[in-house]
Amino acid sequence: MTQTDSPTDEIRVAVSTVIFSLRRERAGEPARVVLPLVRRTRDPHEGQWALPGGWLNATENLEPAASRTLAETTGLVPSFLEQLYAFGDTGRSPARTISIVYWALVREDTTLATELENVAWFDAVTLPQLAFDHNDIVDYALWRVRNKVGYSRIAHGLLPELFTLAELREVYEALLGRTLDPANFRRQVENSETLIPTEDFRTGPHRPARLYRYDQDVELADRGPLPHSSLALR
Amino acid sequence: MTQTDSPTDEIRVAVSTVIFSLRRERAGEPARVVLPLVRRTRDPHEGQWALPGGWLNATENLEPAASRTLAETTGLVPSFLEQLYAFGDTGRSPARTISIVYWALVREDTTLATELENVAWFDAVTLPQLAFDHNDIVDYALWRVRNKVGYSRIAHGLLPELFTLAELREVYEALLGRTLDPANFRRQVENSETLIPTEDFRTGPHRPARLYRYDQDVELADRGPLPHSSLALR
DNA sequence: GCAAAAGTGTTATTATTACACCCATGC
DNA sequence: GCATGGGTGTAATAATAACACTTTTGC
Repeated sequence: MTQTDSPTDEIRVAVSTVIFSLRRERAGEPARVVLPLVRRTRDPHEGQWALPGGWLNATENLEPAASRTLAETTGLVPSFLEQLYAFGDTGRSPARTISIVYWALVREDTTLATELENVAWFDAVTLPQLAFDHNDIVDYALWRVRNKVGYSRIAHGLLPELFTLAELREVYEALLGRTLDPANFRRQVENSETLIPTEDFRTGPHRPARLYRYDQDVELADRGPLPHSSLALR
Repeated sequence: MTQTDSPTDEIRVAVSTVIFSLRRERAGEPARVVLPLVRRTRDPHEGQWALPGGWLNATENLEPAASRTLAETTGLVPSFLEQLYAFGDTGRSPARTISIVYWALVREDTTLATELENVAWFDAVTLPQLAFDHNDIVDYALWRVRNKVGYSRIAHGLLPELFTLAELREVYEALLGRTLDPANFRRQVENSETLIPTEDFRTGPHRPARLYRYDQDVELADRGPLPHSSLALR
């Protein structure tokens, strides 16, 4: 008979994800940041909205677990996925739980699996009260994405393969919550050398706009923990 | 009789910490970044050096667990402690383990508990091969601290209460691994409005240098997940 | 006085910002 | 033509960087 320090409850490990996308009410209106939430059907905080997630399987890596649980609960496939933070304080939930939270982007055209009833999109900045500490987690994820859009190419995760500079700018404006000067924005991204101009144009009731694609060869200024190695810092 | 998805092994949760400090061989030499490592005395990677850490207790919050395990293994008390990343892929270790890794700073004058035999300081940039994926983790922590010193006040965690601008600059130089112009550095920190000049001076074989302290009222430009709330971003 | 580090001044370069203005299309 | 956004030019301002120079101490 073995004895451990914690004879009562085991520590359970969950994975959940803050998923951001953009939506616009009507064409011409500025896009807003939205995220899908799942209505809880069980005891702790039953009926409240919560981040999509699930339990980590014993043989499953963390990032695949995030992909799997967000697909199971929302039917979405993210274009970007990154770890946000590990929450694990006692008191977050009745049973001791470690939540490894990821954040993700999905492109504007994606939709929730239609058969899912307890899932809905919410405006990220005017959320109702969510289950657990999920309001704080969303706020932190919002801060992270706003910060990161300034030095990495995550806007890519919200755009189709080809896009105009105006469309790229609208992503920045939606995330940052303020308008940007089109002329200065153009020069900044042109100087960043991360975009490749194509010979295709988006037409409309105005001068055609050149379509761009992201340069796949450019190292993401981004940096996760394990894959990369060389440090720049000037 | 209950049945679960993972009948074989439970998922175990560990906490470990990358602890940075500064050391200089002799007075006058530039300081180097060093970190304490613990020699493993058990099966996986026995004999190799590894990050200090331990198992998470079922009733213990994450940050206190990091403080406790680093104190138990090294005797050190950090002046700064922040979560770095949660590592949890299968294959990191024979038994499935989630490692919540923190990173910490301790001031230059602190020493390891002398009775500990299997603990030693290592130069952070010329490490030997460590147990598990700990080399990668240290590299990531180094990247984080170098990045963060540029926009937050973590240098504080490596300095005593009062310090000269030259001492502050030496912290930056050690972390960034390059020299900084004293004149421009002075203006930058003066304009940042985070330092309070005192009327005390550090004497030596040269003009006395004014001692400064950090302004406690200034919000850390820093941002952890839960405590804060308002977003600046200009 | 001399060495050494503290501290100030000056200028060039670059990045940011604001905004005027021309361009090319659909209607 | 006219409206609409695409795209260029320009000038003011601010941040960065390089480096000369002065100040104040111990010896």
